[in-house]
Amino acid sequence: MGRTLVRLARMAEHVVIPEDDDLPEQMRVRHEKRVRLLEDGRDAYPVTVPRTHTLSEVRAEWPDLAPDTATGATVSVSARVMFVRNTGKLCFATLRDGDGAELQLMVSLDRVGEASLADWKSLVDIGDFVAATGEVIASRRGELSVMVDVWQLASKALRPLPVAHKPLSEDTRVRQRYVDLIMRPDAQRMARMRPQALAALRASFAARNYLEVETPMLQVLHGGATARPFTTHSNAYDIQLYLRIAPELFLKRCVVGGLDRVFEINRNFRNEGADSSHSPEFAMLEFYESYADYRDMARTLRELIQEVTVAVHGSLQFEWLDGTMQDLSGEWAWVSMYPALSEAVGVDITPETPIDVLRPLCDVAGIKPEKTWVPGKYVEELFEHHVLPSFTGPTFVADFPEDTSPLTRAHRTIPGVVEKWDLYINGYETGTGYSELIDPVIQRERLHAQSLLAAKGDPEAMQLDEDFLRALEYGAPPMGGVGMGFDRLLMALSGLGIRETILFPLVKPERR
RNA sequence: GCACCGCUAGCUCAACUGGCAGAGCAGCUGACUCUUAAUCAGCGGGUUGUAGGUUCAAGUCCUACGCGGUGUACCA
Repeated sequence: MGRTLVRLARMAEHVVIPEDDDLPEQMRVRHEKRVRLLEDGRDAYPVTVPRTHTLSEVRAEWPDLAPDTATGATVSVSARVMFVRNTGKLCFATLRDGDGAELQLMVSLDRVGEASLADWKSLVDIGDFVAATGEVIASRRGELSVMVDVWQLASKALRPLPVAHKPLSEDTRVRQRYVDLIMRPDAQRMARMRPQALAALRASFAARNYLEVETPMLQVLHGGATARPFTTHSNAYDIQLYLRIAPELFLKRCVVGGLDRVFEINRNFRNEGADSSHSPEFAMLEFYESYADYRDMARTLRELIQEVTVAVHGSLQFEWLDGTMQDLSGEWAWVSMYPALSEAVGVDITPETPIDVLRPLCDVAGIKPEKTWVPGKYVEELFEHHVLPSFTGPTFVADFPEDTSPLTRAHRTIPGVVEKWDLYINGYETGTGYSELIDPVIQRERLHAQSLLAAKGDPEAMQLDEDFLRALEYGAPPMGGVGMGFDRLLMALSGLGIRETILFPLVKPERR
């Protein structure tokens, strides 16, 4: 008795409708319904409700019930109300579980009585969670249903759900992903695809004796790639820190230490432009393997992606959510940059080809060269214009110009070219691989040059990482390395933009 | 960064050359014991992103700002 009084008193404090007079009508109405429940001594947000079955469990147990059949079996279910059809003395509601399973509730005057039926009609809104206990039946139209004996609210929703049959605006989908997940099954599919792909990737690495490591995301030096970093500050050490742009330098330290095959899947942060294929924070996969070269790494990446694809789609031929067919099967094309470009433009182009020859080709193609361009930059631009659009399937573009990849190892036989490839899938640069530079002297020269650029104010240039050079001086085995944007892989598997593959992409705050 | 387009009810969208701000769903009231985007009748709901300006009159024209989208530049 005493406890009940305390509980009612405590509830009374919260019966008040918020001061906000500006509440939209529909929210005000829902607040009032909540208050009415509390004033009746009922709970709008009970700690627990009876639940013997999930909706899909009910469906699984009674898959083929004939129309107008009663089972005699009583279940308790609880889920969100998605549709309501209130007729006079028999009300229908469609419940939906998180996994997308739906089940109909029937609330009839016969079973629940007049008061409970009236409450149902006046208190339950679309979006509320309700809990109901009753008999599993099939309606006359054959819809699997629970004929309710007792029901209660499991959680009162104060905000109305959006219209179920019109697509939410993209902005709302991104900003209120929780609503997107409630309303759109494809949002749920995407949310589940990511961990599925991750698990498959980890399994594939494990099968190849790769070790998963986690390296610093807060870094003392800016290094591992050329990109603008985010900066932050450590109070404890009173130093400036960088959010990492790449894990590369730490993964190579691992290989120096004898962790011969390592990978990391984690977040990178780049303080650069954001668009449909770039997010300021994105998931990066990097892996390094000793005694492998760039061709070995290309084969490994292809196999990894194919294994992930099968895990996610069941086949290497699969459909995007929009129905477009994709094919990631077989060997993938390997295109060497200079020969492919030479063939496309009908002029023999080599690393020795001077700018005087390259510039007119750019003019013809409508490419506007900039003063700072080195010859290799012309070649890359021409390649993107003439050769890239002709790709039909996943393609490795190999043997980049030396002068645009200063941190990369020279090709073993072709002068002026480096052992590097980029993997293109559907026109997106999805990954990049290298035969890694392990000569500490050359590495020092090149990082030193980078640090001079950084000192001159190039915000993308790396700082000199003495500890990394010290590690290399202890000797690193020959190795290959790969970096792949994990979100890019999900884009290839789903056909969606990067902001759909990330549950909560960075958005500017709303101001009101 | 730059250029262009958009922002109207809870949601999705209308509103011609400036002239009373509307629909569908959702909501409220009533009817209906087999509905399933239920149906029928009636009703309410708006500081048109924000702040200024032009005008007898601004959702509409002008300026600035905010947020978003598309293209473009750098990048995975």
